[in-house]
Amino acid sequence: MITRLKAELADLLLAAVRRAGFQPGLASGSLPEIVWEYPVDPGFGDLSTTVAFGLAKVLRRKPREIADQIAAAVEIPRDVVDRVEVAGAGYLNFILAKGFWRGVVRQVLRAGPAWGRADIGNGLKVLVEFVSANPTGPLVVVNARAAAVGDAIARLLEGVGYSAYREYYVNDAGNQFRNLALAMEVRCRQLLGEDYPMPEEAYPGDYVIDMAREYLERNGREALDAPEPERRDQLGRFAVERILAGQQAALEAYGVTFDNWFSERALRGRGDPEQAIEALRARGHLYEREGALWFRSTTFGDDKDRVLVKSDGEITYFLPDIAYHQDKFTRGFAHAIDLWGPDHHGYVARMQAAMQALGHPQHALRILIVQLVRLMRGSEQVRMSKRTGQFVTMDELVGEVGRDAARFIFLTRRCDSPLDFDLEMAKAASDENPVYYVQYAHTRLCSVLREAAKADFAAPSPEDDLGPLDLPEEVGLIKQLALYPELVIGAAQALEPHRLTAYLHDLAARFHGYYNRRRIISTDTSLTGARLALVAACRVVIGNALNLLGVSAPERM
RNA sequence: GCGCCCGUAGCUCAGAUGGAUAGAGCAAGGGUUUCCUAAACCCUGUGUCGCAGGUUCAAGUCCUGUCGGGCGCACCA
Repeated sequence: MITRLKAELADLLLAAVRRAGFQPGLASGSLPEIVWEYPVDPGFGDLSTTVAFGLAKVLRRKPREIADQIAAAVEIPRDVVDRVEVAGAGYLNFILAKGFWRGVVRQVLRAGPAWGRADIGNGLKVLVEFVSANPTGPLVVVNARAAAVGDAIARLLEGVGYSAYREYYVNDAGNQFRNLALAMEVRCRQLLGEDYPMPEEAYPGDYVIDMAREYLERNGREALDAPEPERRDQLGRFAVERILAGQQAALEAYGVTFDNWFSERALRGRGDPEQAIEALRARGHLYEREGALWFRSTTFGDDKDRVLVKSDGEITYFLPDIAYHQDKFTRGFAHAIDLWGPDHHGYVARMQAAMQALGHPQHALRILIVQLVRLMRGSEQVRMSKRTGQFVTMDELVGEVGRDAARFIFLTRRCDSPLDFDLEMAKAASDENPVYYVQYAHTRLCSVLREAAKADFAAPSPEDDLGPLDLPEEVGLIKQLALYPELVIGAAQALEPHRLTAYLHDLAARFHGYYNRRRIISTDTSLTGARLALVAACRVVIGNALNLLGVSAPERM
């Protein structure tokens, strides 16, 4: 509703500009664009614009004078705008009527869970691919971060009207797979007492031993006597299946469910990589050199051209990846969003080049880099090393700090910024913990409403008389609630869920302060009724926002 | 060497479209509970926004250069 108000006021301002006779002085008689901002200082009003500065430049007059003239000429809707002031060097500050803010409370109560929802997505299908860890071991801490971010982005997109689809790409083919299968075979043979050294490229983790044992128990040793390609294949598939089941269980315990686990093996089996080659060839983006087949990615801004088929006839990893991304679009997704680890940073340009080469718009594929997580215990870093097999798994992390804390903390930073995750803080049931700070605000809001019901106050409703809401801090709270829908849209467009955690913290802080200073339930029934409506509205927004992050909003703690 | 990202308070980081005095959390110290959950609140400080130029009425934000840190630069995955 504030968006509509801004548009309305912009029209009135432009009319004023015209009436004040500025238009003839403007190039081609065009009117300026009205840009609104929300002043931090309440003394500068509720909405502010700097049009006068822009006009000053073209008209070669002082911005202050221009602002004065516009202010004098503008016809303001009295029911919504209390007054317009010119301040500073030429700001036009609008002070909105209290009634406008009270109307926001009504709107929030009326909308409930729908407050902050939008339909800018028009139902377009968006595929969000995230986590996609190699099926060679359990998920680790950084995967938990990717899972939190990816799921929150999907939720955000759903919140603004896209149809989001969560997908996990399973690298069950290629070298990673071969190395896993190799490790399985070696472990099986070792378990059977054969003297078999562990090759360099095989996976050393202990969990492979467990899987090998299980495999032998089920299938017996004969399975190892099968001829080479089948033997490894069978071992590898067994291991992948087991590992994926474990990853899936970890993700579900974390509250993340994928719509699809996309198999690279299946993709290769269908011949998609070959089709990708044909598609690129048909568009003239391939050439042969020194026995290899190259993709001219430099056409689309990549540093150098890339090999798709090596001179020995083997395909590179890049090719099935192109085929996979192409498949996303042929499946009807309008947009694809990838979350990659920092080690894949260098692939961004070439993948985007490939999609452009296949005729997709430049922004059809968006790739985000999820930076690493440094686990801390207080001020000490928890050392991890893949080589020695010492790493903290996602299960361990979630088991130790809980899923709400983990998810929320992962969402407090932009995803391309490295994150220090302090286990002590994440576990603390105290004021150091940002998660509980916000959740506790929600709990408090619920608690107040419960108490009010006990004291026989009617449940808050949009029809309540909100006149008594007059305090600056009450208006401040309402303003925050009013901004929420715009915030959600901005966060969704920028794919930045961390804006929501920051917002939540701010809203929670305002409420905690209000709660401590003011009595909500009192003997003044009309005041109580109005404040309860505000409380109910705050609860709606905090609940909605937490929901968008995939963090629970407890009624009791 | 080339490309990308980052450099904001003691630490970890926010700062939407350039706008009015740059914000949180943590850490440190002090205070608040006859009353709706103290997992809360209130008070007390710090900043040449890496540096230097430039664009602009206005730059933490945009441009160029520079220094420092991270990452990427395979006919690997």
